[in-house]
Amino acid sequence: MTGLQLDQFLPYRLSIASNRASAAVATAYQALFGLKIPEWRLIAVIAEGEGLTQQALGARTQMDKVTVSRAAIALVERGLVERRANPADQRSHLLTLSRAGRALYDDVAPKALELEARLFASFSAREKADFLAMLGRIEDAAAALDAERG
Amino acid sequence: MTGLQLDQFLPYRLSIASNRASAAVATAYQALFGLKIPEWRLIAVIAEGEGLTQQALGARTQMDKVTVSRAAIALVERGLVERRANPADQRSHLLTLSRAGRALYDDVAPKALELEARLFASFSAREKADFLAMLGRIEDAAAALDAERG
DNA sequence: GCGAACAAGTAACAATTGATACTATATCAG
DNA sequence: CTGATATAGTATCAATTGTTACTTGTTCGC
Repeated sequence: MTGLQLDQFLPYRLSIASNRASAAVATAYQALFGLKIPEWRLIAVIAEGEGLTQQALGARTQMDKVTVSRAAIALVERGLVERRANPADQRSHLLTLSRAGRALYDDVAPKALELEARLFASFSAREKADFLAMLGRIEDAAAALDAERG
Repeated sequence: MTGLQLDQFLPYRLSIASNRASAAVATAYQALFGLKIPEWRLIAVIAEGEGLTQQALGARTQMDKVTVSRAAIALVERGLVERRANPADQRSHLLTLSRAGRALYDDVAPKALELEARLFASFSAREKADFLAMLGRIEDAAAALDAERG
């Protein structure tokens, strides 16, 4: 008896909860709008600040540049996002929402908030804020572990 | 302005935190013991209750039976886990830790707890308990959403 | 200006994970 | 019993995501 019970083990439980929540969210976006999570994230960030490069989007969404690239290509192909030349740098482009993309965003955003509300229905505002703060602390600690490499 | 800020959006933040924590944990197990997460989970559960079927292990670890199968095969090949016939059912086998598997577990468990301690170093015991409980509520809510299918 | 080092983005590849199909054994109705 | 249905486990296949390599354009020392 070592005191290690898997379902008391926080990294394990964090993973389970996150996987289930992600699956629920991903299924909903896919069914309602045909969007994958990376695509939805790009739309959300572009909607907040138009004219970003993929590089900036990657930093903002914490996604790999490859993932951003794939999502951007899919969104451009669907006509939801447009690319303009970046006058400051010919290697990159500035991404903006098309009219259709903006319309989709206006549909998606409320649904996203509703989904969040249902996942966290039992949480008070205070608990939600605490939970967010705790997640931030975990992110920081994990980054510190990464940084030290062992 | 819709009130949807990505980094205030709980499912997103949950996913980021979980991914980072999982990456840190997975890297450590791989480097220290050559174990992947599913393999480590099986060892942990078998150590607590010897003589389980893969079916039982799947239920206990929340992993797909395919994932369990792969992990079990890898562990048997490495000589960490042994299969005995199940007298009650010829289709399944009972998995137990070999001497080497037990020895490895005795090494891994303290490291796992240490890793958890570092990820949650800034958490009080009270906060950890609250956090665990919140994760449980999220799991339940996600399962409920799944169940209703929309 | 010119060549070396560097950054944006994409493509080609590899690793992980889940979904489906299959095999062997069990169970159960009649 | 015997055939229909279900379950344990594995193999095969598809989808997702990260890694590495490459192309094009930029920057900077000289």
